[in-house]
Amino acid sequence: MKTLPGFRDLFPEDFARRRYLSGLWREAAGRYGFVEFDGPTLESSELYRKKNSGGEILGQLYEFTDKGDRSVALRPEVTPTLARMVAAKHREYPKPIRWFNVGTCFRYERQQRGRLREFLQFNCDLLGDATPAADAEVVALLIDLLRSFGLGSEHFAIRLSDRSAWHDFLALHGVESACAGEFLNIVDKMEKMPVEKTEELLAPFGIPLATIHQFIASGRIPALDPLLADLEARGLREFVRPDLGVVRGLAYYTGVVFEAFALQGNLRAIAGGGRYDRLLADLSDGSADLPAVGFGVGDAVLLELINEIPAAKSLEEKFLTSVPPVQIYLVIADEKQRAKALGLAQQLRGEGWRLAYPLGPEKVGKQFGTAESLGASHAVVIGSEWPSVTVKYLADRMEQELDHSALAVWLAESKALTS
RNA sequence: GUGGCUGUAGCUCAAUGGUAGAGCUCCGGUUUGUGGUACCGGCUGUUGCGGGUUCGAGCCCCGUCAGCCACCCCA
Repeated sequence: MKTLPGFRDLFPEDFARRRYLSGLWREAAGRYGFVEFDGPTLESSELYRKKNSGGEILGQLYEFTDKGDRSVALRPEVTPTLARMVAAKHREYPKPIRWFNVGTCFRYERQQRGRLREFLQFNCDLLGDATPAADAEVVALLIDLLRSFGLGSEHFAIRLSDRSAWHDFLALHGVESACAGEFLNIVDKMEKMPVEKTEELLAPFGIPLATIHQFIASGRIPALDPLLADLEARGLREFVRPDLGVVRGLAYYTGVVFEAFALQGNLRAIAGGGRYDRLLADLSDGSADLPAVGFGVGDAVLLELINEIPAAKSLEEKFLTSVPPVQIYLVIADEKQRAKALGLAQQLRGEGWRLAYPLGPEKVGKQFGTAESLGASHAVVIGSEWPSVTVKYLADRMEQELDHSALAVWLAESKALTS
């Protein structure tokens, strides 16, 4: 039996990496005053099918009928859930609302490197503020987050755009705003389509391709000026690049949109997000009307990226070795003292130490080897000298004999020293 | 969903169509109270799965599943 395609078993070493990721996610969110929430993994599929929600994501929905004959779907993202939750109780929270989530999401699509069917996503959303200051706060959080993994401006950049710039552009050329969605879809894919094909698709709009290229090349997105000024003030300007070519696939984005991408290698977008000022109103049939901006980061791409960038990898390595499975290993040198060792083990565990010992008779040399491989910093030898025991610092092989009653205090002090 | 490449031990990989191997890992040992090195020994395979061609298939052919890559799109 193997896992289903796109799903993963998380062995302890994999789970340790996950702990590293989610730990930094939570810390970054915390620094910006965001609080954690979660919602159901399974939702009524109506949540995603309702107008304005998904777009292309609908084709990747894990959808089925449950035993109560309800049409349900595993969440492909958490934004609709968040929107529903906030819409339901937003009066109980002061604005702006800063919420984040670390949760599993599912998308039925062909798996590839950095893209799975089940993945962990970090989602950050700021609701109740429609100003560029809110956009900046969220973008800054994303930059900070990526930097905390050891990534710098030489490793990633954030492409910034604004759908309103395109709406203005269309208005200027006399295109009805109702057609904007279709038009943006073409722009989104323009980079990868043959020129003739693009021209053919653009024909109905009466705007020459050259004009569009000129517009993108101009790089002028006046709507982004306040956001850029804000980021400049934070010293984060170098991480962002205005780029009208970014439009993004999700249908609910209304203004600023952005995506973080790796500068080296051929990985996909690391993170993506934008402003969705109408989603709450749409999902609540107008009962709640809050502007919102947010982004999501997936674990699969980030893990790949860390593997590729030495600086990020060594930072991760440092974390992984800093939390070894055990701190103290009891070496039972004399089986007659096993009962004493058990008592000592429980006492030290009671003090909060992560501790292990051999479950049966084993040669002392082997026990030291085990202590080493488990990452213990100390070995405590219990033998015929009892009530004296020997504590040994595995790192420098220094050891010291002391009475077992003094051990707890000695260890506590050594902990203070090392940390 | 489309196309290309790949599939051999837990991992990395060998094996002109002729009896499936190595390194690493893991486990045990090097005579019994001190450690990542060294030495010795041991375990593991329906060669992804199912058909076909052949005296004989890990190798050739077909199918299928899975993985990788490129599209599509996204985290």
